[in-house]
Amino acid sequence: MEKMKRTATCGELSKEWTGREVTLNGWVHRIRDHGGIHFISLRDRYGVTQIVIDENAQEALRQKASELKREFCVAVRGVVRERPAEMVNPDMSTGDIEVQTKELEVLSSCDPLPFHIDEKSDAKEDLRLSYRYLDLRSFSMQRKIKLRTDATFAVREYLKKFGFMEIETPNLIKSTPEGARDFLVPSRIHPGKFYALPQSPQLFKQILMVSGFDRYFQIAHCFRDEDARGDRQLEHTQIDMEMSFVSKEDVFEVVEGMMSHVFKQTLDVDLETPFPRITYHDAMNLYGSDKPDLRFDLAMQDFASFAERSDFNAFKSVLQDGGAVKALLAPGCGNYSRKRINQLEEEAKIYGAKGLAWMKVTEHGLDGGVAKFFSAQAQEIIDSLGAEAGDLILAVADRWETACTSLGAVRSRLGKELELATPGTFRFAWIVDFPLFEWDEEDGRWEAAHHMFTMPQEQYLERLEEDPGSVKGDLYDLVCNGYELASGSIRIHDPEIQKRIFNIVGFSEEEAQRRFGFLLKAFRYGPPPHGGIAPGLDRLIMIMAQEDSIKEVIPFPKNNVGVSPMDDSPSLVDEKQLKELHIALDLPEEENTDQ
RNA sequence: GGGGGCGUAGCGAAGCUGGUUAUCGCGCCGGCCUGUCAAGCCGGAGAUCGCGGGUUCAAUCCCCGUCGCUCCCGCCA
Repeated sequence: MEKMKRTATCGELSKEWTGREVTLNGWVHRIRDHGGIHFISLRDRYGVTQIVIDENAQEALRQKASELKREFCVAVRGVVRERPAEMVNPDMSTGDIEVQTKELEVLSSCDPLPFHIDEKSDAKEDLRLSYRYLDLRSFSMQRKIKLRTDATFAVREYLKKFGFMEIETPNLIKSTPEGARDFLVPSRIHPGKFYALPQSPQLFKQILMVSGFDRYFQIAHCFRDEDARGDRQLEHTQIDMEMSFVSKEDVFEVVEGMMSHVFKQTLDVDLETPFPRITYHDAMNLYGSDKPDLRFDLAMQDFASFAERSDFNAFKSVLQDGGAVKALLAPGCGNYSRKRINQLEEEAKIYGAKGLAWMKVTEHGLDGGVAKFFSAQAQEIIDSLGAEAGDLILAVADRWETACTSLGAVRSRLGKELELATPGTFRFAWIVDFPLFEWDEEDGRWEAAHHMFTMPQEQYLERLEEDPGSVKGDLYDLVCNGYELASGSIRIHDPEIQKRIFNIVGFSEEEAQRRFGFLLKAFRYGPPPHGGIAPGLDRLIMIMAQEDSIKEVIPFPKNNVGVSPMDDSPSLVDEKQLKELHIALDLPEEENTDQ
């Protein structure tokens, strides 16, 4: 290798190199064999350079060239020469030169490929994951991984500049079962006991605040044993942050600055700051989501006042039961077929709506669907919604939350169908004033909407116990283009308030001590007021790369059922390993023989 | 736990209301070819139509079951 070590990359050669001898190392991207002359596109992660072996080459070299196959790893020594004007390839950054080969060495050969390594692979995801090393060779994947390292670097650069310390926290920690299901790791030294992998470094970063590291961050791996989604993996990466002596505005400022820096450095995009703030209630009410896609407006409107004056009993009875009626104006969709409207209705039903009412706006008023129930108010409705002939009005009546989310799903779908979002745009917003507690129907109790260490907003402190449902927390999400990008809060540092929260969610003193005792103990030693946030790195990169699955920006992701097709994890382990851990399997019968 | 979609050659797809040698593009193999850059031209190999069962004279197609993947609901403090 010494002799054939590269002196240039496949992306950097240009006319200025003309006449110089270079050695290139890379992979055979394409071969164009004309019999008498061979062209080889040699690829490395910096680019592609055309290698020529022509009639002047020695027979042995020509023979060697004719034996090359795609994706052989090779070294080439040759002279850079300018291409004749008519041979220049303007689509290639190195298109005005080529390398005339003097020596060619095959460093390793390559089996026939399972799929094409092209700009964008056409193989199915599962196959790509099985051969992830090949998939990652494509320029499109290389670009995304590069974006990821660049963005991560920009994060570190920014936070370092503002005095944040990058501190590692352990991956083997105590299981604190609340929230997501923990991944457990058995302890060999302590039979019957388990570590958990962190769902986030939450408790440790708060303890770091007690320790006085008043600005902390970590690019942290987090593990949650829940079902995966396009934007959710068993294992993901957070930009975990925590700060002392701050209010939420301070957190917002840091994150806005950080996002601006990252987008500028990597995409050369200027973000507008400060990001808009939207209350949870408004987000739900207007967009039917706590993570609205704000690249388009298409806001929902309240339809209750029309519903209650109509003859439409389906709507009126919902209102009498304290529900809500929401309407959405779908511009230019008045020509939608019954089938298409049904598809929208199905979308709404997934989120619990019982139906989707519709009527078309015509030059003469409202028509079709439920229009006949609203004929007396037709003009008023048209004016109020700002409707025009050719539009479609859609409405859902249900519990407020169901009405909002189901019609919100219709809104999202219309946004996609009508291509309302301009590609390459990024619309950030802070969602604020989340309720602190949620009522758990199943267990019949209040539970923390975020986590139990979230500070209630000050004005609610007095009636915490009286009306938990009305209490808003010092809680915030950062959303972008319809994704939740970050979630955070100001934490409780007052043991008295903490006790009251535990009390409301039905946590006994003993239970709190057993689970979080170490944190509560630390909080007896002068904890500073503090708060933080944790932007999801995978989702951030996904949005920046304009992908719609985080699997596209994670080097080695799991598939949707938690399997890594490349290394075939999870897998069975040796009896001996289990024995050492004092673990006996108790599998359902059929799965015993499963591999 | 539930719903939608998909499974046909190495890859991506087509295959009508069931009908005889299952089609196309890419790749692969062989040949030709001195300027290509998604090279071209000629020839060739390659398919238990995911798997099991059923209906039928006949199943890639219809039915039942099952496995795998994918998107979503639930779940994800």
